Amino acid sequence: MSDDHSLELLSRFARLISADRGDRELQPVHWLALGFLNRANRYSRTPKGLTAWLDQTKGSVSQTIAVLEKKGLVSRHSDPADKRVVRLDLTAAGQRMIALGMTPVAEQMLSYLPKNERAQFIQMVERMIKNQISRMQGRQFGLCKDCRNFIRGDSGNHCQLLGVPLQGFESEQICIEQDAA
Amino acid sequence: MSDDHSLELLSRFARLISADRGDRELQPVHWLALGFLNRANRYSRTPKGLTAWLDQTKGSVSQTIAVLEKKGLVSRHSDPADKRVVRLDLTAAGQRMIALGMTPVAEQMLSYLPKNERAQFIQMVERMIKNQISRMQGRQFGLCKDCRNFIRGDSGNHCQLLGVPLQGFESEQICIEQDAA
DNA sequence: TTATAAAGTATCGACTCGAAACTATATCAG
DNA sequence: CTGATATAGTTTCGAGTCGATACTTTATAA
Repeated sequence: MSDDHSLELLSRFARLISADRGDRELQPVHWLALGFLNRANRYSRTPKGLTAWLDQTKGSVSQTIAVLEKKGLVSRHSDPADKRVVRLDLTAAGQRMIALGMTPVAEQMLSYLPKNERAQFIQMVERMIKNQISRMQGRQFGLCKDCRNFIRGDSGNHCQLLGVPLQGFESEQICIEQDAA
Repeated sequence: MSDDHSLELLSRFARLISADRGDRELQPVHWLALGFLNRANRYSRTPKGLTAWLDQTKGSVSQTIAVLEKKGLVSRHSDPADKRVVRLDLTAAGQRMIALGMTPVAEQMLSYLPKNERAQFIQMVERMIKNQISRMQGRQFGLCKDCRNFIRGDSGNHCQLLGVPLQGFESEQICIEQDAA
């Protein structure tokens, strides 16, 4: 038991951010989901990917997606290659929603730090998340380009794991298969 | 709109911590409430204090307290001086619960940082929280001893705002009236 | 070909939370 | 001193999240 009040501060901090409902048209978890769908690559934009990212059961994720679909922010398409999997995409409305600014509190929080500290802060956050995920034996996540399976080529990059070519912007996206180099 | 994925990381970090149910006998908000009651001074341990700390409506707080009372973790006493206010205290069972370790994930998260970084991290968190609270026009909170109304005396300290003497340990407690020096 | 695994969906109950209405006590203005 | 207003808290209600469980469909392995 630590005797200082670090834990209280951290818990309160987390609550302030994660209870944020933005414009309250959307629930916190929906903003998280939209954020993920906005930054994840096509292989990760599935209910399974969201399940890992949100740390919810697949049943809950299914409901989350249903809400977003009903609101017209996300579209679902069955994958022709594997008919079990559902591919998710932000609709134009979903993209507009994201662009409006998704998580006011999180954004404001960071804005209170001077720029150099902000980078340092996020770096620490990232380290903690990764440690925690590996402790929970979950998926690591990471940017495509930082993956062991990312092969940079003269005529374009490709993913060795999935054996597919990658477009330029894709190397900056989040991948749930990522295996840190 | 920031183009990096700081916001996703921060949101996810916050969610990991604040969705933590510990041993799942208690809800996240209950751990937060217990933590507050464990560290706040007697004048702050009221439904009102909790309302500010948890950033909930008073109605919700009332329910939160009811749950904790039913579980025998918190006791309620009407204040004789002002019969509108209810004083809250952790019961022995509540203290035991806290001592068992309240927020595994938050604790683990911090443990992934080397000691010196940890202090720095918490300092940044504190700065962000305070800025955010003042933006939301909420109460600032802070340690009793860091308050403008804290008067250190030879025969003991006292609070100028409330006009009461303070015991030694009280100067280290959280106060919702705190006015940073 | 059959068994098992994987990806999702549907349903149910427990729980949180905010809004609104309400009670009781305190304070303030004249 | 009295009526108006403010403050602290409770109650009730409805909307919504979420996990557990059972289920369906499609892939893969034996």
